[in-house]
Amino acid sequence: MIRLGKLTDYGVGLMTRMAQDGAAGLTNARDLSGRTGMPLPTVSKILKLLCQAGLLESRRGVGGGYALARDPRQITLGDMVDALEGPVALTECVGDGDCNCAYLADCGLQQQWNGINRRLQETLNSVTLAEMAAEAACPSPQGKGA
Amino acid sequence: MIRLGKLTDYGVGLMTRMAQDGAAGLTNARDLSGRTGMPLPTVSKILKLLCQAGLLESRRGVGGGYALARDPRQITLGDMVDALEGPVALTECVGDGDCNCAYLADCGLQQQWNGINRRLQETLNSVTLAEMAAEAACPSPQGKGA
DNA sequence: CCCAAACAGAACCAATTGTGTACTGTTTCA
DNA sequence: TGAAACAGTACACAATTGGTTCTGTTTGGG
Repeated sequence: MIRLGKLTDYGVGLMTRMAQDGAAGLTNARDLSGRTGMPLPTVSKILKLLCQAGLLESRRGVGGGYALARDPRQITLGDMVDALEGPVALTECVGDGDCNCAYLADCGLQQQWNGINRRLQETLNSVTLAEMAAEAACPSPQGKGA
Repeated sequence: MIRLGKLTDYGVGLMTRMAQDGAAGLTNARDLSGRTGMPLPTVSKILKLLCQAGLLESRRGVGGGYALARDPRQITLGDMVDALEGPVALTECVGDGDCNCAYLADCGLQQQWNGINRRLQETLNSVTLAEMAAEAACPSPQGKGA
């Protein structure tokens, strides 16, 4: 099915929301939880991961919260997926120098998988958070349906 | 992590092997199991799925087996992934006209997800089984390592 | 000085999914 | 008629993921 995890989906939604609010705004997890309907612990978990990846900056203590660490134009979908799912790796072959497939030892497909994997990464990196947020703000000039 | 299922990985390996054997060859599951080391039931399962998707043709009874249904140049990686994993759908938003996200109702990201999803599909469809098999045959002119 | 707000981190449980196996048909040929 | 081989279903086990809870740690205010 090649599906992203739900946390990733949610995370992108949260980031988009933050980008729309304005990059400078400091938002806390509870506020985002209230606005989106997601459970607070889940929001916390996601924001924490994004922060560890350097996409968000946090401020602790009373009045603290999270803010985008960079301009939305400098944050790509690939960055977010990477932060929430780990590095893209379509198969076990990808990445290392060795093909550790359980069967079909030395399957010979490593090069191809690596190439496909890289193209996938490029696709994800070519979309910025700013673009996501901008288009999301005006979904469709002719209505959201067809 | 964005990883393909193992069955998909195996399936592509099996198809590649069959393509290298020559498109006309009729191979049975037991033979492929023996040559690759995969358990027979697993091989059977994979071949069946590929057959149902129309990528392989089967012949039952004594002397039966599987053969590629089309020329390897007419079979894409996208076809195989589709057969073994179902349609590519990065998020729940993808595909339908409605955004059924649990939270962030009407997240507004549907268009973007659909676009990214399509580009991913195009990437997978741009690689043919013939290419996979050809390059796999001569892994690397300068040795497989670095 | 103490308390509350808010992030940080770890551990944990439940549920879903994926993997692999087994069993029972059904078709074909000798 | 029997054996070879695919077809279909069902199932058990394992791994991953999703989501929660609890316990720190930092910060600001009364």
